[in-house]
Amino acid sequence: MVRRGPRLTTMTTAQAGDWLNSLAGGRADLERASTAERVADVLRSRVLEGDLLPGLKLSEEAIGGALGVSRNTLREAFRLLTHERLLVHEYSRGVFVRTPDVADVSDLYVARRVIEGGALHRWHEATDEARQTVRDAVHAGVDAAADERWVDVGTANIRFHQAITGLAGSARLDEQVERLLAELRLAFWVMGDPSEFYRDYVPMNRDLLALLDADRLPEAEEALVRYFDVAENHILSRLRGV
Amino acid sequence: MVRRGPRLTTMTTAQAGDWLNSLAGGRADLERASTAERVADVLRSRVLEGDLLPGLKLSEEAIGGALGVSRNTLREAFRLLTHERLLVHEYSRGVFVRTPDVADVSDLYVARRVIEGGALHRWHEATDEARQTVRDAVHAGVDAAADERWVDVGTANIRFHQAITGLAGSARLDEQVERLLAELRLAFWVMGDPSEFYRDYVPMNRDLLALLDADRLPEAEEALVRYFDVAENHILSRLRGV
DNA sequence: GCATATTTGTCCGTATGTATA
DNA sequence: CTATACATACGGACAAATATG
Repeated sequence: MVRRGPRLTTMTTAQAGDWLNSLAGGRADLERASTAERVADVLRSRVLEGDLLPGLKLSEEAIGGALGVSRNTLREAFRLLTHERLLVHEYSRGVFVRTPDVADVSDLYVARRVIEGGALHRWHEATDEARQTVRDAVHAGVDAAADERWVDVGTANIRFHQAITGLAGSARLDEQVERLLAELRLAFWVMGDPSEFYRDYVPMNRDLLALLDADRLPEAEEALVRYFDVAENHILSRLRGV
Repeated sequence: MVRRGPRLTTMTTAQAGDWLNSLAGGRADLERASTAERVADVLRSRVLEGDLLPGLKLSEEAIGGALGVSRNTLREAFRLLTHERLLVHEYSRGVFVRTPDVADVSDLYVARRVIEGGALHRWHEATDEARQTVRDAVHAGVDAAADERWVDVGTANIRFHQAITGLAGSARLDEQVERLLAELRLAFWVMGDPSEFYRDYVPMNRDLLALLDADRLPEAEEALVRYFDVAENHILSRLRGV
């Protein structure tokens, strides 16, 4: 229950622990995550933020040395992220940041259509809280777009789709969509700067919400289908074009 | 590319390798899976077949010794299965076969309603092949029920729901549903012998297929919803009752 | 409540196999 | 083809946490 003070086992171990604890943010004391999971958290952020671009090879020795953890621990972290499809593991060649291709993006959008569509279908069965979360995300996007804060627009768009998934009220579904969206962020880094990418979707989200609040669920579902068609084509054309 | 003859490194290593290769079936030469993945395959089967029941603690030393792999490799396998929610990892206490509770089962059924419902909704967009797979699964269940082969009835029911998911044509969705169904099998072992559990669902699946082939998709979707309600209550009552 | 035994968490060294320059 | 670099996997070590008597 502790893991509080510095563990004075050996120099290297103690230093590595401190360094990792600082990276884990302020929640170090509350975290019971293993070293491997904290390493995975660090690497996941680096990949999703675009610091580690698709195709990059992650050398066990280099990364392990930089993070001050042993290769065994690092391999556990690699395995976690490979399972999340953020890294690929080539036998005897090492691990690389995944490079999603056209087929991956199409598959991701099929999965999103099914899950988010199925979740939206439960709009009337959802809790008031879950419905309000959808509204909040849409409004956050509209406000951010008005101020041309494009990063926030992107964040709000992701929150919007997570909120739609949240209508179903299943933790597993939420997690699965989070994975799908994380994988999609990889595809964004393949095609370059995604800063203004989400701009066109703000009015679509707003219109979709208006349909929901007007109690026109079937039309809202059609609007969601249209959104996916537009977004998928948008990404695919840029993936193929560049 | 080889991994053919016995590796004469040390006695224990060579024996362990052979033992695991034999367990991998005849595909040993074609398989590029790591040792950890093969160990995970073995343990996954044991858990899903009910040889390792929920709540059981998996000792690193005991399992590692029995399978002839090192603790490090075994821990990688544990990590994989924990990610699949088949095992739980309690810090400094070890890994255990997961014991799904009532909340887990409810969550699983919400997720299944969304995903399978969303996939069924795409019946008309699916390929002929995917639709035929659904029909085949239903017929296999009907035949098995006629012969009172209850294990086969259960297998066919699972195949039926995987086939419905397959209508969407997304590999990611297929994998996610496979995970959900595997987790559900854990719940079955909590409540005891699942041999005749699926019997009542055979006519429901048959009726659902009849609606699909009669081009009455909305009614088929309602039938699927009813199936989930019945099945969830069936499991939950037995989970609570025992 | 305490002392001890067991088990886990983490790291390191090393032998072997594989891919690539 | 050889040499080099690196991944795979094992075994051992020790601290920390937990379980046991």
